[in-house]
Amino acid sequence: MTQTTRRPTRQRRAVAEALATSPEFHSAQQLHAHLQREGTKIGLATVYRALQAMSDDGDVDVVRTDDGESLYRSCSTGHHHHLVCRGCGRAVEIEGPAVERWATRVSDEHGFVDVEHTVEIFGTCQDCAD
Amino acid sequence: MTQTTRRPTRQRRAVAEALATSPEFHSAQQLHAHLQREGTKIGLATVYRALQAMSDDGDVDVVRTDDGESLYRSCSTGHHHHLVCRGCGRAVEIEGPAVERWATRVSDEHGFVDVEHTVEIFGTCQDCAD
DNA sequence: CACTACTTCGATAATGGTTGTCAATCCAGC
DNA sequence: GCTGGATTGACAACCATTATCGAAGTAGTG
Repeated sequence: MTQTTRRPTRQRRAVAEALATSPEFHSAQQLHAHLQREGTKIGLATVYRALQAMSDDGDVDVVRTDDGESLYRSCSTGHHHHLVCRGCGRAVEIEGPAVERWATRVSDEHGFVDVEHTVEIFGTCQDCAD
Repeated sequence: MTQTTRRPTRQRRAVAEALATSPEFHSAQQLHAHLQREGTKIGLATVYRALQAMSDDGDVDVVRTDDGESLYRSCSTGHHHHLVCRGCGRAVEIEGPAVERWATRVSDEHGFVDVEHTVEIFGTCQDCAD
C-alpha cells in the first residue's frame, strides 16, 4: 500500500499508452500481442505487472468476464460503472447516483463496513445485434 | 439449451444438500472436499457439473471472487443480489427494484439488448470488523 | 428379466490465464 | 565509472476449471 518507488519505464509507458488510445476493454494478452505487433519489445509478465500497478493506483478499471479473464481499460478518475458489449467489447461509462446511495444504505442497514461494490451491465450493442 | 433430461442422482442430491445446509458461499473445491470428508464418494468433475447444471437452472447463485474463483450458494428463486462479507463469506440477499429499473433504462438508452447485470457488494460484517 | 439407448460418473489429462522465479539489465545518484 | 535497488523477460509453476473417455448406472420396453 505504501506506494513504493515506481519508476516510469519505456514498458510501462507503452502499456499506459496502448490503454489510453482505446476506449474499449482489453485483456492482458490482447495488449501484449498488440504491443509486440507494434514492435514494442515487452514481456507478457511485464504487461501483467504494469496493469496490476495501474490498477492498484486506480488508473485503470478492471472487469472480470464470465470465463475468468480480466479486462482492463483506462478510466477517467472518479467512480463509475460500465455497460459492456459482449460482442465487440465496447464500453460505455455510466453513472448512477441512485445506485451509490442504495448500496451504502443497504450496507449500513446490515452493519457492514469498508464496503465496495461492483456493478457491471453486459449486453449486446446495436451494431453487434444484427 | 433445451433442458435435456436431467436425472436426480445420488451425487447431485449430495451437492444440492451440501449447499442447502449452509447460507454461505463456497467454492467448488470446498464443496468437494467437504463431501469427501463426509464420506460421500464423488468426483471433482461431477461437483463442477452439478454446480453448473444448478446454475443453469437458476437454483444457485454464482459469484466471482477477485482472484477468479467461483463461489456458489443456494438461493431462493427470483432475481436478487448479495451483500457478501469478505471475512466469513456470509451473504445477505438483497433486492433493489430501483437498481433493476435503472439498469434496464440505461441499457435501453444505449440500444443494448439481451442485457444482464451483476451487482455485488463486498464489505466486512460487524462480527468480522473487530 | 434381458436388451438397449442414454445419461452420468470419475480418474486423469489437458487448458489457459495468471503469477512466481531469478539471472540479466537498467537507471539514479554518488 | 560504480553501486544498489528497481525492473525486466523468458520460462516454469500454479491452480481452478474443462475436456476426454471408458465404465457404470438407469429408465423404458417387450
